[in-house]
Amino acid sequence: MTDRITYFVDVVLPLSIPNTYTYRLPFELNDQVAVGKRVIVPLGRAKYYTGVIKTVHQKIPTAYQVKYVETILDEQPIITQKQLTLWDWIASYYMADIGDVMNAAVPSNFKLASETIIFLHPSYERDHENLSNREYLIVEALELQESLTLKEIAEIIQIKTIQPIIKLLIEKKVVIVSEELKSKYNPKYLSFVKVHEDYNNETSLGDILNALEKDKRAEGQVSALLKTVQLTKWTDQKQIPVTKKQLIETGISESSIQTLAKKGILEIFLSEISRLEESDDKVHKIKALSPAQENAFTEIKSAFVEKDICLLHGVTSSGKTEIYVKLIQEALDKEEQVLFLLPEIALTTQLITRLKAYFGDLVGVYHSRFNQNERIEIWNHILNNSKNQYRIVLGARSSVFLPFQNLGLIIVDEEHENSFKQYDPSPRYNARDVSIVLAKQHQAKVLLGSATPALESYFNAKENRYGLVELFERYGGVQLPEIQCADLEKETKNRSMKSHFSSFLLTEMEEALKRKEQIILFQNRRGYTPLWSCEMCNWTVQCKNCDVSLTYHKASNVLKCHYCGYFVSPPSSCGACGSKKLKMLGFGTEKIEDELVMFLPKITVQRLDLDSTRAKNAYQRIIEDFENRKIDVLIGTQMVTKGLDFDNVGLVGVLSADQMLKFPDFRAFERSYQLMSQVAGRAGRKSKRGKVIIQSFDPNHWIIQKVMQHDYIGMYTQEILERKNFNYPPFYRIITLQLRHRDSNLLEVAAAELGNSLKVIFKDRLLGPETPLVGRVRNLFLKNITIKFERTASPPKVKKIIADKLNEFQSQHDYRSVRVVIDVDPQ
DNA sequence: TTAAACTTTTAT
DNA sequence: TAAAAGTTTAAC
Repeated sequence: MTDRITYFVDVVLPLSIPNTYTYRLPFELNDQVAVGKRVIVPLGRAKYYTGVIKTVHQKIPTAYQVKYVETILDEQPIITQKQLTLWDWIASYYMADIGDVMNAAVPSNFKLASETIIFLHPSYERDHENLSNREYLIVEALELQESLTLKEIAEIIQIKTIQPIIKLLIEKKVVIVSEELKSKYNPKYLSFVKVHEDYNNETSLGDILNALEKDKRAEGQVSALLKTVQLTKWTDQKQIPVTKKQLIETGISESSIQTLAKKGILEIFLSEISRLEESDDKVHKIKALSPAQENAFTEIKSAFVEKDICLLHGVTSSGKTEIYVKLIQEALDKEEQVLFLLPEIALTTQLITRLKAYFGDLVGVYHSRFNQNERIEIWNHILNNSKNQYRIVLGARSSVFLPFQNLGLIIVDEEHENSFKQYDPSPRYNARDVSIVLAKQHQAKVLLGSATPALESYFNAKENRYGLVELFERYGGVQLPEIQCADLEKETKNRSMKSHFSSFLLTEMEEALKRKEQIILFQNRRGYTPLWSCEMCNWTVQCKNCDVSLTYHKASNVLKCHYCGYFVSPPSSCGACGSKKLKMLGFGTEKIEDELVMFLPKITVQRLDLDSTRAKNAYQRIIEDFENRKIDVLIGTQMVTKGLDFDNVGLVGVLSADQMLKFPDFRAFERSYQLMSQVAGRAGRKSKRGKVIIQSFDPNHWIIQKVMQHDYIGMYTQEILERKNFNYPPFYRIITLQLRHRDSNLLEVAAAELGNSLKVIFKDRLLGPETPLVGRVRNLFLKNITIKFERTASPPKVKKIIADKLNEFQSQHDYRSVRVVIDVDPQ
């Protein structure tokens, strides 16, 4: 019998385990089995998990007793073979477990897991006699609530190790447990109302209305029926029924609808609806390109003839979006899907609106602020290659994991942004780089766009690996902003500084305000966080779990740790010398806001940073207020540099360039250039040239000079030499290993040992082990080992060596508890 | 992720 | 000295 073949499946489980697990398929599932379908499988003593079938085979495992697949969840695969191949690539390239990749890739509502539920034993008689206090508490709760989860019980009895207690209760036959599996995806339903088919023609309707009108009491029914007919829309023979809610909103009563339904005239039915918002179908015509844009467009197209990747380097406001739009349109015409990647925070802005104006419902937005059910709906549309919806996905980094069927084009906007790289949790992948692999799978093209490309990308373009198209002019011929530097050293000597503002900046601000122009102030958070410090001995309040000083948050009046969330209220005296003289050191956006109101009264100031945008829609509201000129000065962190276009910003101020430039990282100069150029790009009105002022103690710093000259290529040329001389990317690749342990002595020894064993092979390509800037986080001490190796070396070989050495290291009993976090291509 | 096995800390 | 908390390891 052919259906008696014994199949085994290798299953990816959403856990941090290095490999797939093999299960046996029960015969009755033989005809359902397929790669990419989800299965429920047992794991451990009692748990069930959702996994994804990666391979189907007939090889009997011998090293262990195989368990059986419990069920197959899907009728059709929900993960494509291409996706599984991509997962494998990510797992091996970024040295991550495939389960971690699955966790990043699959919306959590696709992942069901069993949960232990505790019930009272059916035959339990309420004799509380031989119960301990805690047991009594549990029983009492169960008498009120029927069932409890383990977590709830831990809450009730205020203890973390509840397992032994439950075990005892089971033995005493007081409770029973069961494993429950819940499907988390709930389709959204809505009640609709329509006229019953039998009456849905003019004659019958007329008859009914006549009949109803004879009855005075049926007035409500008459209007209900009329409204239903009136509100039902028709498009090409298809009727779009009214929702019950709509009807009731027009003043129709629930009871008239119900009565009509009882009479069989109206029909009420539930229908699954999409959660995805439908935009108004105002599809705009695509704007004609300017000659410069047109030129760039043709260049990109001809680059794509020979190359799969092209870098579009276009200065801020050069009109890259219109070029994207035209490329997207071409891909759509070929019935291809398009992926448009953006940094997370740029996603909340104007670009979505702009693309939706052109493409309407063809655009689907996918990012972390979306709830899980919405994500599943987008997933399914893309998987099914729906013809009229979601042909374009606008998304943050995780959208590289969507189940594309026929991907033709990937656009990575602001490709230099480091937020394309995920750090926590593993997999530590860079969506820009993954998108290149994804494109290769689909034979799709990739367009990387930026005003300040990552050095790596520009290098690749210069080396002819990518096509390169450059736009040096702003759209409409507006000039790039005039950038000047305020010399803080001079102003300090002249005593013309007002707190952190130079007189130069303040004067320019006053003038801009007089001209009714708006202002953006940029302030890099790092190094500027407000600290409480003792005037006598410089003592600051430290976090108890991390090696950092706590920073002051005015709104909540607490000192807070940015690493672990620990907070305390501000002390009244110094913890070291007891002095009562504590002062505020450094300044945050909050302080600048306060000072500004003092220096320039009668203006409206708004902060745009993580704190001020925590509330739902706060970000959107601030941006709108600024657009509508309700705000004169916007003070922000990196957020103000991303994806925003305003047309009345006359002046941009960078409060301190030095903090960025001094940051101890080989990318500090590149980043400073990018940040300053990007904020500077916010300056300039529709037709008028904008102005930028950079405050610095070192105005002659070559990076500041390059920013002032708008000279990206000059910056690139000089910086790339440094990279070459000091063996940094793009000439070398970097892999860092971070060791973590709560015992600093053990960590020291362990790091030295691992360092030595790797040093034998990597020689001077290995740096460290060294203590990072913040040497302890969440009570774990940290040590970093950095490995830099030639681009010409084989990354898989290098990774194999590292993995082997690491295995050897962790198999030593003393070091097993040392956590090692690997970061490939760290940002 | 979970749970059992094992180790260390804490409270009485 | 037992109970609780904390760690480690294996799961197919």
